[in-house]
Amino acid sequence: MLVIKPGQALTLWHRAMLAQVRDDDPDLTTRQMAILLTIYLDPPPHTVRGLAEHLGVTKPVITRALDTMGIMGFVSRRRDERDRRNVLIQRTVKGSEYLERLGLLVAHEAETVV
Amino acid sequence: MLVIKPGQALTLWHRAMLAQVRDDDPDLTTRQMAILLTIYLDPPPHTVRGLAEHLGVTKPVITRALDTMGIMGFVSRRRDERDRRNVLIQRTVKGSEYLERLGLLVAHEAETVV
DNA sequence: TCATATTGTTCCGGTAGCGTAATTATGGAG
DNA sequence: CTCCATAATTACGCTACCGGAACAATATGA
Repeated sequence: MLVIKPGQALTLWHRAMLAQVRDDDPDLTTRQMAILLTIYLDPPPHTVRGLAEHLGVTKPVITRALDTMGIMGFVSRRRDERDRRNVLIQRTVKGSEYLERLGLLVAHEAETVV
Repeated sequence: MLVIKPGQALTLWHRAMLAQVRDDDPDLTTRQMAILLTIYLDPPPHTVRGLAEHLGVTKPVITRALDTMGIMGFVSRRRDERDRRNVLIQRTVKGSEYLERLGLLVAHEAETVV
């Protein structure tokens, strides 16, 4: 349980956003970030349909985001052999490292929020 | 001073992103959000050039973001009468309310992060 | 006054995401 | 075997953002 005041939350948000903008890597969209975090934090299996329902968006939104993040190396896809209509979305080392850095960044910035 | 572990930070980030995606309002880009928060949290005056340097982006990026967020009603612009080359970026009631909700949302979600 | 610097904006071609509607591949019920 | 349901993708026209270059307005200093 974390105790954060609204003003502190905004300051933390601000610093995290600034860090994202300032580094050279291309920014993920809000949707892409929500998808990525769901894949890494919620228990598998993850499918296009499941993610679409979870986020309240259409399936093409998920497909496109997976395309982009697949090129970035943050996720990979595999056919479900038990029901070959499904695609199982999988984590990657690179994606894990990316989110690990993000978590460390936010946690670190939090230390100096007044 | 906040004490947040990296895993907690990711969970908090995840929930905040999900909330942004699920609501019907159009998502701000990372850059737009960084600009908006800078305008509201850092002391004025704010100029295009100043914001561009602060974020490490080009001036057209700022101009475009201000256009979009101006249409949304989150910021307004005014000529600096002392040096009419400058444009002073100003806060609005609507923008304040938007960020207030964001701060409350993040703070509220934090309460239940384990 | 007039050349030069500074500020913000606009223009350009290109890229990426959007929503909706088709399309492909697979599974399952009769 | 056939028909229908389901999963994911692709197609299409559109909008928004991108970087870089050109631009107009204003200030400054010789």
